[in-house]
Amino acid sequence: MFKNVLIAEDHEIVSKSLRSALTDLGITIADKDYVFYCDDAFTRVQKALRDGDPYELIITDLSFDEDYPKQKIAGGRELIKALKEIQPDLKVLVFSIENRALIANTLFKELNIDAYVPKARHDAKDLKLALESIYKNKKYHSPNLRQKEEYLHDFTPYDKTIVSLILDGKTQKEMSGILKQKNMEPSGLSSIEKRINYIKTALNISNNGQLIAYCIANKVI
Amino acid sequence: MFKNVLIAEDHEIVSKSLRSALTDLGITIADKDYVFYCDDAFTRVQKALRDGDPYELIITDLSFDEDYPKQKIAGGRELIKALKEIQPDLKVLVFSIENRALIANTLFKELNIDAYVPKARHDAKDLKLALESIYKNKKYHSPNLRQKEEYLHDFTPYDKTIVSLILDGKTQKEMSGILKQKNMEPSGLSSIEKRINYIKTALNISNNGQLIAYCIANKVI
DNA sequence: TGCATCCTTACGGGAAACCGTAGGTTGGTT
DNA sequence: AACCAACCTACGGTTTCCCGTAAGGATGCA
Repeated sequence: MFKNVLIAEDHEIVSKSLRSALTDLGITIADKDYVFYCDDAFTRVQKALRDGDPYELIITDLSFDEDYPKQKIAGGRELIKALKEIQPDLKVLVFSIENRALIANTLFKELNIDAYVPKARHDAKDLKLALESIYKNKKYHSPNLRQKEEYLHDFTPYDKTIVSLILDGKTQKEMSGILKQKNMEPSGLSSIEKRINYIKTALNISNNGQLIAYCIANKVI
Repeated sequence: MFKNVLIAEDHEIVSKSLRSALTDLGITIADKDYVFYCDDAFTRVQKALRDGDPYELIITDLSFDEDYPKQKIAGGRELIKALKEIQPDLKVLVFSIENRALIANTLFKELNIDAYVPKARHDAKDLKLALESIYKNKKYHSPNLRQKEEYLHDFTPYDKTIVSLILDGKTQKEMSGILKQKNMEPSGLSSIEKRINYIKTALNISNNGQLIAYCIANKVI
């Protein structure tokens, strides 16, 4: 089983419980092996790497509460991205309250994580299975993820930009100018109109309010 | 210190940790004293009451994941309300990921809870303080609540109806008709226009998308 | 009763969004 | 070179939204 594991989790209660769960599995978690801030996690990994005793696995949450002094790395996503740059072979297990399959899949795809376990009713058992899987170099998708939701529309980066601009309170005409500035194509007012209309049709909704609600609910932005 | 405490928390990891934290404080948590479903919590309290050995305190989460078979009591709010009806003197400590002061205050006001502790960096210590406070019959507001946010605008039931209608994709003209049907005043198209505009000005935003985003972020609807 | 104030509503002009059409560009095929 | 398909964009008409003005109604007070 793993020897060097780091836990990045800002909720004390959860962190504590994770430690005892890992101890039960025969993994020793020293005081230096759990942190409450992303920045600390990064530092620890960096140091372990330099000391020639790198971590094999990090277990991390996705959302971290803000705190002062302001942290450089704000959340789990950014942390994983940063870690993969300095230690590409570091395994990553994400342990988060978020239980939408889509979110998890994105992480597997974009950040190449190794396991995703949602905090849920039987997460202790789930966690155990995940650890065993990734120890054998196998990815682990928790069965507790809410699979059903299917995307009616795949938001492209272009779409996301448009939605963000709506959120900024821009008019379509203003968007056209902004997209031209950014050299994003297409930037014609007409194209923007049509794209928004296309998305709404795909999602079967009729106004911007619903569009925003949908995007927020599905963490599109 | 408390003798009879019930824990309602659907995340196994958190539940486990809560138990050990309470044990550390000298509170015994038997297997019958923690549950993963609201319905079970209600049953336990009911039974304990009937057996003449009622609980003194319940520690409960707010949001519970859905599960099958479908539960009658869906969340912490409903649970607390139901419990207060059968045992008004039962003390309630809410332990939730939600850290907005406004949400907590509403619970103190409307459901007369005794303590609110957000899951956060130092929640173990926070929990301890809370338990000590309510044991002395004192309400406990966690200092970790995000206090700053002040409402720029208080959404009246009328406002909420309008926002809901926007979310339903209705036009303002349709809203006028619907409000007339519901006998809600004012129902004139002009009044609706002005109200929406007033809210937007108050929130310093310029389109419906932002309005919806604000309402979702602040759980107005 | 008369007057002031507040609220609701109707109306109208202008801006933005919606929607179809048609012209233009690009890139690939024959 | 001719053709075609896919895409972007400009344009115009309609609807919806935005916003100011003003008329009508209710209330309170002198």
